[in-house]
Amino acid sequence: MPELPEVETVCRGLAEALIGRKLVRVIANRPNLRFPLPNDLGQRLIGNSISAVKRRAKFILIEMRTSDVLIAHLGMSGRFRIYQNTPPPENTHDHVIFETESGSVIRYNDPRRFGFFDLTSRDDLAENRFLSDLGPEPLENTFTPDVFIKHIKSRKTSLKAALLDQHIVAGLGNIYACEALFMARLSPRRKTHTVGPKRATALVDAIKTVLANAIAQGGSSLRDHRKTNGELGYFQHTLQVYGQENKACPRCGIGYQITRINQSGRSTFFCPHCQR
DNA sequence: ATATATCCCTGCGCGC
DNA sequence: TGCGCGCAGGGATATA
Repeated sequence: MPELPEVETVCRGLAEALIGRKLVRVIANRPNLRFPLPNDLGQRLIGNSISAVKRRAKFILIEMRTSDVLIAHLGMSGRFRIYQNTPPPENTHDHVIFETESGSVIRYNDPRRFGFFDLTSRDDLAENRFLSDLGPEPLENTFTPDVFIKHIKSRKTSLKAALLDQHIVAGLGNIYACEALFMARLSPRRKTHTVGPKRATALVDAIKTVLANAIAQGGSSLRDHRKTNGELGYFQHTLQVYGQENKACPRCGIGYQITRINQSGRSTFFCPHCQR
């Protein structure tokens, strides 16, 4: 599932294929994904060149020379695939097709259609409804233990829920939230108001480390996507708790099992022995 | 105001 | 072998 590291990896791939290139073809194969596709997509993008590809949380920002900005979100199952030469026949879930003057074909594929596109301008980016209320970028210096504590101290919720709340810190999903809590030895059930400077520092450090490691490995989901036979990607071997139900805790060893619980409708994996 | 539930959607793995 | 079911979880929206 695409979380921040996967989105970052996708952005880097898109940047390589798109920056400085002019779009000669933009086709929407259906009127909507999660939301209606912008109806002036082709009109505003065709003949326009890409000047930058950026990421904000799990959002991909494709900036055009005209100051138009295409915002893309992968949702749960969205993928961008780039073909330099003759692309294979289109898949039923190839919903949006881009083609550059240099002949690259970029397809947005999304079986579950939880992803979406939005079109705005650089001037309006900060006020965009998807971006305006996002919390700090976890890998930037603006995300500190002090900032984190300030956001969570008055909340009456669990640490796990706080990490998934994009207003508090933007970009974590279920996998990396579980992994960061494990690394910081903190229980996902711990109430946020019980977190002081020491625990906040451990957690903020863990979040940064987990995300940076995942990015360094090219993310986990993208590697999965490359393997069309369904074989799991490299990051699978790096996961300490996510999906490891009933396995021995990597820290506590035999006799201490990774437990799966449900928090606000989502699975949480953790070790009740070393995560307090 | 914040916390929780519901919804969107398809593919996959499981049990019978 | 196949069918139905539950699960996967991004984020907006509705409800408590």
